Amino acid sequence: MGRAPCCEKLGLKKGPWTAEEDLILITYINQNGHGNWRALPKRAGLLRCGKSCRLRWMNYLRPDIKRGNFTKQEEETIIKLHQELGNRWSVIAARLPGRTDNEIKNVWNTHLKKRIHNNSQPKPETHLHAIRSSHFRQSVGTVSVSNSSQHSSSEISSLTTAAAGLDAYTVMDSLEMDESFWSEVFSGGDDSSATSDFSAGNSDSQLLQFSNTFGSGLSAEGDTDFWYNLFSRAEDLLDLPDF
DNA sequence: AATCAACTCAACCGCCCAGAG
DNA sequence: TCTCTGGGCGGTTGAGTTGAT
Repeated sequence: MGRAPCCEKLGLKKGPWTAEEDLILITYINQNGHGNWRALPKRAGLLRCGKSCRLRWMNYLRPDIKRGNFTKQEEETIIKLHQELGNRWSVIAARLPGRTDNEIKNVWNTHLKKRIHNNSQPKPETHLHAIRSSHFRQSVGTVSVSNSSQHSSSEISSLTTAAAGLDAYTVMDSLEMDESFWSEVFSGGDDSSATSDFSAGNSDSQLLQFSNTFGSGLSAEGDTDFWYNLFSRAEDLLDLPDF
């Protein structure tokens, strides 16, 4: 007997997540927790499969995710753990705080496997991530996080994503923000309004509030200023207590 | 400047497992 | 014990990006 699909496929959206969808998902989870993933999209007002929501949250939106380049130490850890455990990415990810199984899997498949296969040492600064990070610094300007102990996690490597809105979270995650930051993001500094019942019905105003808080709005055009403002604002919040 | 190939990584798919009834 | 359901995992895909020519 075939297994029933995880959710009703008809009418559900697929493909890349928009900034608005991200916002809806984050807001809902921050307010209610994820609970039942299958029921979450309906309750949150998202036209997505529960699995898709879970994946998006786990791999990208969770505040404790560390984004940016893998350090040499992390890469060595992955290689070592892979020798011991094989392709058990979730187990490996559990040993690398802030890294997701998907991310580790990608790094392994794109970099480490080849490196092992070629049995050669990586050349410093020839690493594609480093190249792209410097690309970003050149195009947007120097943006550094002084309290980051690991150089690679202070570098923003993925500002090339088509859906520009997604990278707000890249920036913010790299700053290891806590729930207080998210609360501020969603409330726009006014905690009287935004934490009330959130659904697709009022997501537009929430999104507007979100964008007004940080600058020029969530549009594909002129988003550099927006994300720069967002980044700057996030930097101001680094002193918040740990999540 | 245009084209093509290589690369990256977010997202999807399908299977497996554990727990509930 | 069996069936069903939801969560989680690993493999794979494909759109977007970058570098080479």
